[in-house]
Amino acid sequence: MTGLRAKQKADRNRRILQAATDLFREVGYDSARIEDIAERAEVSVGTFYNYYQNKGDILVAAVSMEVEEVLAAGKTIVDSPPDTVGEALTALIGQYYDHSLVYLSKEMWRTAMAISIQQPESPFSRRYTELDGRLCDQVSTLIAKLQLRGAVMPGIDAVGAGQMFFNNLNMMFIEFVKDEAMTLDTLKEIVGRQNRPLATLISGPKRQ
Amino acid sequence: MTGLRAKQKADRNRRILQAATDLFREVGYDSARIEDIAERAEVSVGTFYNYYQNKGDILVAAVSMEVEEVLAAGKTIVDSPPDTVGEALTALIGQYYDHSLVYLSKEMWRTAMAISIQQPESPFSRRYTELDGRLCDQVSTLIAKLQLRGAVMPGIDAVGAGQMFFNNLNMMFIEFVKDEAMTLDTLKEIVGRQNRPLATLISGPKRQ
DNA sequence: CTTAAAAAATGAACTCATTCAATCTTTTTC
DNA sequence: GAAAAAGATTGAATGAGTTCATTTTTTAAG
Repeated sequence: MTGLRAKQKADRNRRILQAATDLFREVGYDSARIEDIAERAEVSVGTFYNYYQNKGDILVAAVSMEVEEVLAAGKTIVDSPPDTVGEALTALIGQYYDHSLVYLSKEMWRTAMAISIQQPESPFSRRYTELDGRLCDQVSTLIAKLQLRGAVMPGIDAVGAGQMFFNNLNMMFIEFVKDEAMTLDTLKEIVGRQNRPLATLISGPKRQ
Repeated sequence: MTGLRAKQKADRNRRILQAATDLFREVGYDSARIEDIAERAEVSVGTFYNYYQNKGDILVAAVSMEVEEVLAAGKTIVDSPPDTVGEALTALIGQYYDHSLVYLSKEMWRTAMAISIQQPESPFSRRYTELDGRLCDQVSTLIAKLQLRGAVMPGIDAVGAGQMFFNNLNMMFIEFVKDEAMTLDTLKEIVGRQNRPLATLISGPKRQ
């Protein structure tokens, strides 16, 4: 009743995910063969496909874990943000970017993004999109919070502005992972410049 | 001397690109096999690979042609834009979006975008990125032009603001092609709302 | 015109992601 | 506790993209 079967299933699932994540980090996504992942997880190739629809799904699963952590880290900033829009955005976005390469390589990000675009109906792609939505909401929430505090002019559409900030930081993150040579500092600098007009203007005339 | 060889090469290249574009439209990207493309172009599979590094490259080549047309269409608007920032942006972005599905399906866009992210070093991916850059410049140019006219406040960073508008419209276009159910009208509506805060604020106090 | 060198075309062979019919394991039924 | 049903595992087979040694075609040299 307790489920030997359920236990085995959870265990296999964990082993497969761990094996895949390790291999991706070690040899990169493309060079990691399903056969190798299966062997390391001590299951057959067929079993791999009982747990994940395809090779990409398991990468997006790894990305999901990472984004969950980013969201948690972002929450601490949204809960008690700096006083100005510029500082608050810099803090939140910096948090996002700094966390992005802890577990995943640029190559893994590229692949995950590519999959989420190419197969939008797959379960894990839906999940990726959902996580993106939560990140976007977090930015909007930050703007709305600053608006309540008076750091953002009343009458501004906090949601629309937040979405714009998010879409911008997200698009620039794509540029970042596409360019192996680009550093995190460069990325932050560019996004900072792009955000400045909107960040300054929604703050109103009081503060610069 | 004139080059029988060069002539044949150009001819084969044209045939391959045409065959691929036709097939993609007829049966979709995934179902179009290299063997079929090669057969229709009257070359061998190996020859296909002498002209294009992989299956994705040829799709990005097709997309490139499309974007060139979009750029040309956008130029007419940038050359003589409407008076206000809001109207000008709506016109330019509407032009972009309306043109996007004339030759390419959402599926083809998804695949092309996925490739350009996943294999950023391939020649045609570089080309795609370059075209994106030119589109971005076009938006910045529009803002700069309006600024000269006095429709945008002096002191605003036209390039930064333009990049933000572009990144936003580009990101939302990705959302659009990911969702088969989303219509062009819905897309325009959402982007309009997102752009409004920045568009209104950079216009200055004179006009709303 | 002949021959050597360079460039390009070719398609069979290879790699890997993915599938599926057969087999094995766990759970349920009586 | 034996037998049937349900649920999972398995790995050989499949199929499509890609490679590469060989052959063919074009150009350059003598």
